[in-house]
Amino acid sequence: MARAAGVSTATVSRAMNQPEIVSNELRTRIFAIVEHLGWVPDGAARALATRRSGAVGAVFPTLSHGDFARAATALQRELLIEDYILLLACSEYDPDQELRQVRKFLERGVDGIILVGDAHHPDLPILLKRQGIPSINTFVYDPTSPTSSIGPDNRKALFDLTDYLVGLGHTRFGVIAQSTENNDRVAARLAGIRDALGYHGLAVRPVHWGEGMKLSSVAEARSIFRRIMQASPRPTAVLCANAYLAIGAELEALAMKLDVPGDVSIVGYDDIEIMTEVPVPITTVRVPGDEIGRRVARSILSRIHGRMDDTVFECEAEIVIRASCGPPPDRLR
Amino acid sequence: MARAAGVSTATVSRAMNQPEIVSNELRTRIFAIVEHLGWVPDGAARALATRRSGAVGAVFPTLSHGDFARAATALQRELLIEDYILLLACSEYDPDQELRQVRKFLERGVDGIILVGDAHHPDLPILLKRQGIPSINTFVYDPTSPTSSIGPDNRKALFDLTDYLVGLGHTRFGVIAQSTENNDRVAARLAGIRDALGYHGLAVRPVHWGEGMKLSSVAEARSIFRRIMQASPRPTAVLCANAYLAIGAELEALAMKLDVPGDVSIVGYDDIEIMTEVPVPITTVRVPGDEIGRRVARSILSRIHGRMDDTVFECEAEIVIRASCGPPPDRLR
DNA sequence: TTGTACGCGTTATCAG
DNA sequence: CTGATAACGCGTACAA
Repeated sequence: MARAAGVSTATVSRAMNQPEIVSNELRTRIFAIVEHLGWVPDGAARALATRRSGAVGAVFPTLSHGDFARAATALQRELLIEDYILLLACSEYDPDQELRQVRKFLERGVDGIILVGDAHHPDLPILLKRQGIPSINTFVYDPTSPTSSIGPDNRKALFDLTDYLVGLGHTRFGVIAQSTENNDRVAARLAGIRDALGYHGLAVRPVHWGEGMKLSSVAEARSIFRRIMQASPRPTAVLCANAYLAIGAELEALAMKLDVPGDVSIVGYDDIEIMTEVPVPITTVRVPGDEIGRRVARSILSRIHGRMDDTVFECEAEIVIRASCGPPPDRLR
Repeated sequence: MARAAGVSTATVSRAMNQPEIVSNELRTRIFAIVEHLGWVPDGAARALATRRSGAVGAVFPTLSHGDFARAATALQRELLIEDYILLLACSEYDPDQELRQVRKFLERGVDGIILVGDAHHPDLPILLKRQGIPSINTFVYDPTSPTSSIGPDNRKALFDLTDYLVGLGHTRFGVIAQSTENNDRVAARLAGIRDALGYHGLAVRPVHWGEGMKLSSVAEARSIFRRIMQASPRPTAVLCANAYLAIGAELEALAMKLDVPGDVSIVGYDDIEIMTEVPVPITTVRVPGDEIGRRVARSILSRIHGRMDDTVFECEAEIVIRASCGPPPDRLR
């Protein structure tokens, strides 16, 4: 207790929070003593008195995913500037677990909640509403949702990407995607593909459609790619719902002695370093994870501070054209 | 206030924490009311009264790294079982930032601290000692350190791996490593290489040594690999201090039309999925990130609960032999 | 400018 | 088994 050392009690509080309103002499003395016995204010007591914890909670489906990791890092860094701390948890793509984690966060008295995606456990919005805690859905963009969201428009991104491939002359498309169960982002991407093809009177044949994996795995992508390419006729372009699936598709294509993009064009989603380092750099959609993290931090903070910041921000999802795409082989025959 | 609703105050506390010691009637009534107005206990108040926050803090150098992400996930999951929560922060390989983050955690009243590595800011151990907070160094194994540590023996792992290559007949070695600045794990790996070679009267020539990058980047590894292989004579085996560096080395080797392992053997550290999916699967050291996370959780919890668990656990760092290694070409000439 | 005294929501300690 | 009541450590009007 720094109080015992000095000769005050509330003054210490003032010295720590508003040093300027304390006399020079006392301030220096207090600081000296604080330094001397390594005193740190008790956050719990402060939270109790202030009614604010200075923490925001984020529940991500996973951390083993470059974009989420980057977003978490940026988020944490940005929160730290305003002396807020990040509580991080993983739902492992399970809505029940997500709900439990959020509940834990609320017990911990977080001042705000960050979620990924638009689809949550039905009780979750109710819970948040009742507690009056601000929340933001990230990695999605949905102006129609009552919750504020910050992220790319997944549907539009793949709509545009698909449209680009159609423009190159492709008519037969393959799709490799992880399971859309509890993953509205991937579902939106697939919808984008369907919509873009439908617009041109095209559709993905069932035999060219590979879906159902829970996680994104290079190995699974390889086997699915191989299966899809055994169909006859085979697709001339394969759309992959994330980066590792695209890597797997290309590696398998090369192993099958197929030329990329001569025999088959390949595109992915998410821009991680290896996308440019594989033998044929892969066309993909770049999602600015850092930017999402930063914007989310600012938005949640301003809402915590009472400013009605109903941000629904659409992050640029830039299509990065690389060597893995070209006109279909049919055109050359 | 559930109190106003029912007719008690401390009984609510008991009903929540030890339901069995409360009469059936009251218990059900209390639960009903709690459910009805969606009441959640205030963590700050509880922490203040209990003198325990129910949180442990972890400061990792980065999250964009498979092993750390996995360890964090396992750690968090395991802590949750005992109703503890994980506070996660990134130091970005900066000791000052690490110290600041730890300080923040202590203000937040964490019950334990998890760090990565053995080398920290000089003030850090003092701070922890003074606060009497249990801490664990992870991803390292050092029985001589006063702090308990859980992880692989980085030095031994690369000693053994190097020894294996020597056993295959190699005598000229290349090394590709990120900067060892503030990264004692990598430093230990390099020491392992030096020691193993020295044991056989060998050493890495300066021109075969590529070091200095801050982060592990596939692209940088490629350029360093290319430079190293331009030396004459060139190495017949290249040791990479992490997975992405090894990936880069192999991709560049293949781009240079070198045969792996015919012309050059390549080994890495860390076993991520792509290590088996590149054209030539890469020999590496498998670090069980999940296991580290789990063990760390258990150890820190038992120390928080007062059990003197001075764990210094050495995790198995298994050498996974794959196709990227073989005898040196000299042997065949 | 500084000190006093109360409240924040729980848990722990005693009586009853 | 249950109800008062005193901490827990800090912020904060209010008084000095």
